[in-house]
Amino acid sequence: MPTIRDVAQHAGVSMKSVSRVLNGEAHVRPQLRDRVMAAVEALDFRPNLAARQLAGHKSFIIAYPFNNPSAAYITEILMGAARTCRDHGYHLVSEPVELDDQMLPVIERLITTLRPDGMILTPPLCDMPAVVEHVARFKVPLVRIAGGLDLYGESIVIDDRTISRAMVAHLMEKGHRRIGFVLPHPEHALAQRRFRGYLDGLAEAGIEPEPALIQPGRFDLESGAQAAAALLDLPLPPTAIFASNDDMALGALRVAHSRGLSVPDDLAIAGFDDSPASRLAYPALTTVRQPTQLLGAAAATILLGGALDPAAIKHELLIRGSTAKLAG
Amino acid sequence: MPTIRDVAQHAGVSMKSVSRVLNGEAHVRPQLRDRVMAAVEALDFRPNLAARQLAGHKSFIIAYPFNNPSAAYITEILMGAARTCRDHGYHLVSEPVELDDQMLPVIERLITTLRPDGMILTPPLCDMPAVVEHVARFKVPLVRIAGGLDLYGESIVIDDRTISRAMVAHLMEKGHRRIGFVLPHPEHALAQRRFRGYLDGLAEAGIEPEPALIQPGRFDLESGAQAAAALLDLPLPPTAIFASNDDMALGALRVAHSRGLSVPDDLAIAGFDDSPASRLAYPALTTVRQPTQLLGAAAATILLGGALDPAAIKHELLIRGSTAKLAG
DNA sequence: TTGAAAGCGCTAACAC
DNA sequence: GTGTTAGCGCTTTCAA
Repeated sequence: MPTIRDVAQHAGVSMKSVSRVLNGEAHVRPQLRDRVMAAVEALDFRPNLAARQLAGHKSFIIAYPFNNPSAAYITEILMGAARTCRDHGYHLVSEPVELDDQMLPVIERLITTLRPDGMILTPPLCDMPAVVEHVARFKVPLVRIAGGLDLYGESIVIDDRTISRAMVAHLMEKGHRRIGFVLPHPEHALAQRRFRGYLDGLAEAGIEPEPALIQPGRFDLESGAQAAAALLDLPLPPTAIFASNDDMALGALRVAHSRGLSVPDDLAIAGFDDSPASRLAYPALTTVRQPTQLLGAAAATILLGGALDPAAIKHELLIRGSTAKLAG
Repeated sequence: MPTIRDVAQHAGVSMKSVSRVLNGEAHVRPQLRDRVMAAVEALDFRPNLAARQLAGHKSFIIAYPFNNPSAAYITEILMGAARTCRDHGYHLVSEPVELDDQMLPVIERLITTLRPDGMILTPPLCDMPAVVEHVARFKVPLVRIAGGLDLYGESIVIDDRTISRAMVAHLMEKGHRRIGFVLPHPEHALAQRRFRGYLDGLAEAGIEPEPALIQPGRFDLESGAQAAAALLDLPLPPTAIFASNDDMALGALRVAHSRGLSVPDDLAIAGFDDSPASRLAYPALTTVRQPTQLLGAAAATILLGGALDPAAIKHELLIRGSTAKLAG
């Protein structure tokens, strides 16, 4: 493997000049630049990351420790962020983290051995004060995605509230007046936002929220099924159920199926997330698509010093079979 | 941040001794070892990866470039491999790769800048000769998971064939004699194995395979739905459909639902992979669980020079609602 | 079993 | 604008 020294000799310039060209520094005459590039090509030179890291006190690494809320979410974030990193000569190092007593040590090891130039955190890690403070202590630039706003680091927040309201409006359009809601896992920062959106939607139609129509959830199929069962057992059951994520909506769908209710004829069901399973279900679930890859890309962009267009980060309502019929 | 030099001074030994202790080299007197460790503790010393890489010509990095067949699969491999890496002081760097003209350059950049000590490849990348040969050219130790056997690198193969046969046997036990099969994507190395298992299962019961009952598939919901439609349109349709992955089985489930067929009463459906959606479907899909995390861990173990117990890598039949009824 | 010296391949700081 | 020098923090080699 050729080194910078070889390139410098081949081009008849100093090592520093080669370094300058390679790093795109200013004040380099085009002529010298060309000579260096020619030598780089000729020798098929590849800079050694380790040497750059050591000498330059930069790692060219963004770390993404994650705890697995959903495989689809993780990979989308990963892909968005990794691609952005790659375009800037950076690398993304992702590392699974358990929510046990090894959590902090693992993150600490990630920071102290890799010395990443930045870090991305998603729920639930991004909302755990112990984790965020740990990162803050090492002064690693941090971007938190979809978390609360009151901790160290930049936040990328998405407007769950507005889109939740839009979903309720969609159900209203379909003629639904009694809309059950399955709450998000209470420990997620987005819980408030999605619930508020539901209330907004009702308010917009001049409908009073009804406590019995609002059921707790924990983001898993089981809790969705339980909530749906409770809703359908009501003396006056809802004609539509809006679950605040897809897994819970699929739980509701399962209950409907097992009770012989036809979806969407007897009951409309809507979810949130556009999970792969929501597409594969029968009927396919009406849901909300989050621009997850974009979120990952945006996080990386921020860390790499780029500008971000917050307007680009928009939810999208995906109307599918599970809410395709008019109520009544 | 303290350096080895600081630790050496603090302990009153040479830098080399500290290095020896840290790397667990032999020929170190316990007494010296203890003194060094005490200094490490006292100073909260963390070795700098970049410096170790540069001086030691080792990167402590395993690379995992992947193309996204399924998010669940990717994250499981990732988690298994990353955890093993971590336990050995290594890091896993994963990188999404598109199947376009950037594919080879991206992989090359991954190799030449990171200089990984090993690489893991999963389908479809692990079966693409261009990719594997590229890796071979750089002499990066490679482990391929679930691929063919005729390329550079170690292979971790799993016995799809035996478990496919077991699935057919299960359906036979339920009284099914006409079992439709939806073939895997033909470009995957596992295609032959899963199909053979189906044939084995029939042969075991003394049943001749019937060409009309064997439909092509491409691993996506659409192709599964098409195959199921074709099977159900047969003059003598099957009473069970075994799709060679879950997405296609869910396509079959969708067709059954939309035709008003009850699953499993009118039609049994089985899949392969234990995807999240297979658990969330109604009825839940009978399927095959692959020990995906173990595969990732095994791949890392091999690269890190560990021994592997091939017997540990076993499929598991998951009997769920979609095949719960006796045929007839 | 331990230590001293040299150097991994690059960039920072400074001089010119 | 370009070159020179001196390291970055560790491991290797070789000597003791």
